[in-house]
Amino acid sequence: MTRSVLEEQMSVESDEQQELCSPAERERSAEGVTGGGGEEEEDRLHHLEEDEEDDEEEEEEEEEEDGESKPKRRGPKKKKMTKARLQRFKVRRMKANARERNRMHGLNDALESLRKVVPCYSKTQKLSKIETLRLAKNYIWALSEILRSGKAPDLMSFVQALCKGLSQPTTNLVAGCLQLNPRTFLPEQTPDLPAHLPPVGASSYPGHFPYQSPGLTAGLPSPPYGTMDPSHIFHQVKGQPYGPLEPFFDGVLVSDGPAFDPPLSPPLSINGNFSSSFKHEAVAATDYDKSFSFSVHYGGGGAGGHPAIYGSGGSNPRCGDLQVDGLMGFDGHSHHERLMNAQLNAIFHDS
DNA sequence: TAGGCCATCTGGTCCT
DNA sequence: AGGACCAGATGGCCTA
Repeated sequence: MTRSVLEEQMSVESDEQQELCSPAERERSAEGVTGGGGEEEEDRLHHLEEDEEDDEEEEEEEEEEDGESKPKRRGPKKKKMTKARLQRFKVRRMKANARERNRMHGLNDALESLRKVVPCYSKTQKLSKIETLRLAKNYIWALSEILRSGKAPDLMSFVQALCKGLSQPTTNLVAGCLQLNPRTFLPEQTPDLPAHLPPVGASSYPGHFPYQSPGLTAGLPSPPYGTMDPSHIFHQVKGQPYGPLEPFFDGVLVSDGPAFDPPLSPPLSINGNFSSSFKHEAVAATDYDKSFSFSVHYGGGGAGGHPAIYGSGGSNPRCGDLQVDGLMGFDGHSHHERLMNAQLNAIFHDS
């Protein structure tokens, strides 16, 4: 049976399946795994199986005819696609398709679960699959690094770690959702000097985050969706203006919520550059600190900051009064927030 | 309109 | 034989 013939004969089935391609239909189809739309498919399968049994004799007759009319050939017997066999094939294919759909739905469910536990979750605008996986990987690494070092990270390092390898739009998104100005944690790109390289004479590099990822790729584009609830990372303690994380905000957060200049204009071009900055940082870091740990304080300038990455080395002029309260209110996940806060604050308070 | 993302179908391979 | 898993192909939807 050639593919073309098969395709022709299967076209009806394919068309029926394709009808489920609209999101609403898919929804119904997914629900139908345990009933509803699934019953129709079950019925069709049942009918096909009945037809198949009816054709059993016919099939045998056809095979006998084949044996008499044509000379025997060596090698594996290539069965002719009789009507019954075709029916069986269709049933098999439909079952396989259903299994495959369910399998993929399970995979997507797992991915959705993952979306809810990475620090960028929105019910309305989801991260793409690939970005979800990348962010999750970064998040795991960052948290494990905190555990390993036992020290609280500075915000920039943490965000950098989260954004590592993410596409530019997603990186911008993460920054925006954190109400960070990406320019404060992304390397400035100057034609003369690679922004990610330490300046001459810069010996200390306390805020580094030498994350190296195997198979690192330049960020792939992805739509700008999703939000990051900063409460995943920060927690304000009542009675303390900015909580125990105050140092982390220095020079990072944009002052006065509304002052946040959301659309990055022009959009940052960080592909490759951002990623490579980590590589270079990693190389540089190994020179003086084999075991990296987050620095507790980000000085925002001088030798204590990220002079190489963040350009001027001076404190961020935009850094003003911090309003943590203004950070709340994203499309966050309450349960997620609590978990995240518990995890991170345990770390931060202990450090 | 091009490109990204996605769901689905499909055939191949491996395993039970 | 049948199921799980995988990767390629395809077409739909959405956005810049």
